[in-house]
Amino acid sequence: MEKKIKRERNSSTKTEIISLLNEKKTALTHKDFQDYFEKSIDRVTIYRALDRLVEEGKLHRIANLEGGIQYALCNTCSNETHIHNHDHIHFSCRICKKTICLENNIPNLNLPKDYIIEEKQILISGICSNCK
Amino acid sequence: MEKKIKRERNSSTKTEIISLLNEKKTALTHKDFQDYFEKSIDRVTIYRALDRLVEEGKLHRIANLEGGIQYALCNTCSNETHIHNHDHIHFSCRICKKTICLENNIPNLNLPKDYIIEEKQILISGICSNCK
DNA sequence: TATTAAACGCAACAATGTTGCAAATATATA
DNA sequence: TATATATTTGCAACATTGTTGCGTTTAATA
Repeated sequence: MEKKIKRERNSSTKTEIISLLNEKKTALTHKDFQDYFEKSIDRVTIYRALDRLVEEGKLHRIANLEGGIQYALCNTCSNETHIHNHDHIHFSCRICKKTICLENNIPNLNLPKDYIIEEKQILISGICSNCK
Repeated sequence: MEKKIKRERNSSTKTEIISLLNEKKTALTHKDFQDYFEKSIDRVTIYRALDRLVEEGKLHRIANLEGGIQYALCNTCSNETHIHNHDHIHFSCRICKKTICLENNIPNLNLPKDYIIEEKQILISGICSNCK
């Protein structure tokens, strides 16, 4: 399984995705993007652009308990290596459904020594300060 | 929004789901159950039985980054209140795709005071001791 | 054993995600 | 600036996953 080397390129879809995420300040699902871009960008194009942005280390994926994926900006990741190192915590509000990145770092979890740890995800759910 | 009171009942589907989980000792997806039960249990019946088992506090749901849900036995949850209190960590192996519950408790995360915390999920991914 | 409500299978539907291909576009370089 | 090349795009078709309605079967209880 050789890694296909692809030269990344600017595209209007990627630009629009990033600027929407900057504006909304929350993680968004594919459906959120689809609803927002309506007829202007094709469904398939959004899927592919999101995949590319994750590969390029510009977005990361957050799994939610509804069986969906949310996409959030990578601010703390290494863009050079394209390895996602998200040493922070996600919070998802049950009321407004918004998911945000908290700045808290992940504490030492004291995991078994015989496992190789590659990624840690922490998702806290509850009610955010706006919805209390 | 009134809670519909449903008297829970034994059923062969629920029994088979629980015993398969006990046997496999890993969390399983709907597709895993579907493949295993093949023609013997209907797809829809599996969906509904899994939902009921979660409601009854016998299973809990784990979100994975492929956008899927895995179901795992609740050993530490309160079966009386049906409130899921999973103060433990899930580990998902990138090679064998198995997800297990580690016994480690979740340490204090030092979260913002103005958020109401209802649930904490920690998913560690990497390589398990068998696949090294 | 009869009654009642939960669980079931089936069919149809809805939502979500994937693949192939021809056309359009961005970038490197001639 | 013009040309070559590979990426990105839209469309159509397909595949997978999840949901709803309904008549029948089954488990629990009187």
